[in-house]
Amino acid sequence: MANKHVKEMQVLKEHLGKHQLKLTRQRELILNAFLRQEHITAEAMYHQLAKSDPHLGLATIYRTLNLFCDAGLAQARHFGSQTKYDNVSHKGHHDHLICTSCDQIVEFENEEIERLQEEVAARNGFTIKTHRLELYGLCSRCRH
Amino acid sequence: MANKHVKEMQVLKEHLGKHQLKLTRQRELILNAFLRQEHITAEAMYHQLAKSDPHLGLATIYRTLNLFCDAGLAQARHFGSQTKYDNVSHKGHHDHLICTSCDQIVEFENEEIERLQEEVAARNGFTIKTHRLELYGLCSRCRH
DNA sequence: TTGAAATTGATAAACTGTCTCAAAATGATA
DNA sequence: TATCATTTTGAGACAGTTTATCAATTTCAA
Repeated sequence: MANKHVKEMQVLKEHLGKHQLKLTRQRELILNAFLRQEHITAEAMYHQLAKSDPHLGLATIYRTLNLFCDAGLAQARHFGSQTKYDNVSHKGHHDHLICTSCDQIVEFENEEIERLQEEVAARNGFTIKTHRLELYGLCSRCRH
Repeated sequence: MANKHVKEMQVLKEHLGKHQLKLTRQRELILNAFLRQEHITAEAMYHQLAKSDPHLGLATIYRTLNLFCDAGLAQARHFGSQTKYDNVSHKGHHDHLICTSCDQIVEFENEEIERLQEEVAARNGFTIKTHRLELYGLCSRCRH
């Protein structure tokens, strides 16, 4: 299981190398747990890992998830009072439809939008690495 | 100045009437200040209003901005660790191109993307109120 | 193997936003 | 306009989430 996510581990190692950071047991452990999720909060991951590693600190989870964001493996999304960490590599990139009333989240992908984004970027001399698109509104149930 | 935003004040009064709420000096004051912004945090509004009204409580700002959300005048968006209250009556929405190297921000608008967003939302039964689109990458200068 | 540098775990602290409650303000009614 | 039930306010306490602190431990280059 530990060598299942070779590519992502490689990305992490490269990031660590570039920034004089070190590979630790915790970082490996958290990476593997994280890559099994689509998105998760630090708190949820803390409780999940507490079963196998009761002494893993919450602060370490936060630090490590933020590290993953720096390395481009995760993306933080602030919603309500919590932060969700999205697994960027797990699937293709997905954007979000968010109901501001019931907090329901629908994920979607739209090639045409992505293409237009590239176009806009190119027109401004930018090369896109990642993006974030969130549509806020009311789902069909809450509109009534 | 106080009678500049007649339409929005009317919306507020209707909401208050419907819910057995009262029109107060603070609610008028905060509404007028809010409508001058495109989006603002409760904290920022607190400091801004403190100059003219040193005894306006932060809790009152929060309560009132949330009231505006209920009335449909504002919309809360979680941004970073803070909540920004968007002025819904402002329409000129702009998106952002952000250089991850030099932090330069370029604003843009793209009608076609907006149209596709509506399409995606409709397909999922959503009615969009606002959205956020951020493209992260390297600007032409930083790419070299 | 050694040792400088980074990391960890535990917890304190910071931050944002909500709750509490006595005092004040509102507005419907007389 | 005076009355008064109801709502609102201000100030601070409080709660939930995330970051900072720091001594002890771990990593990894030499």
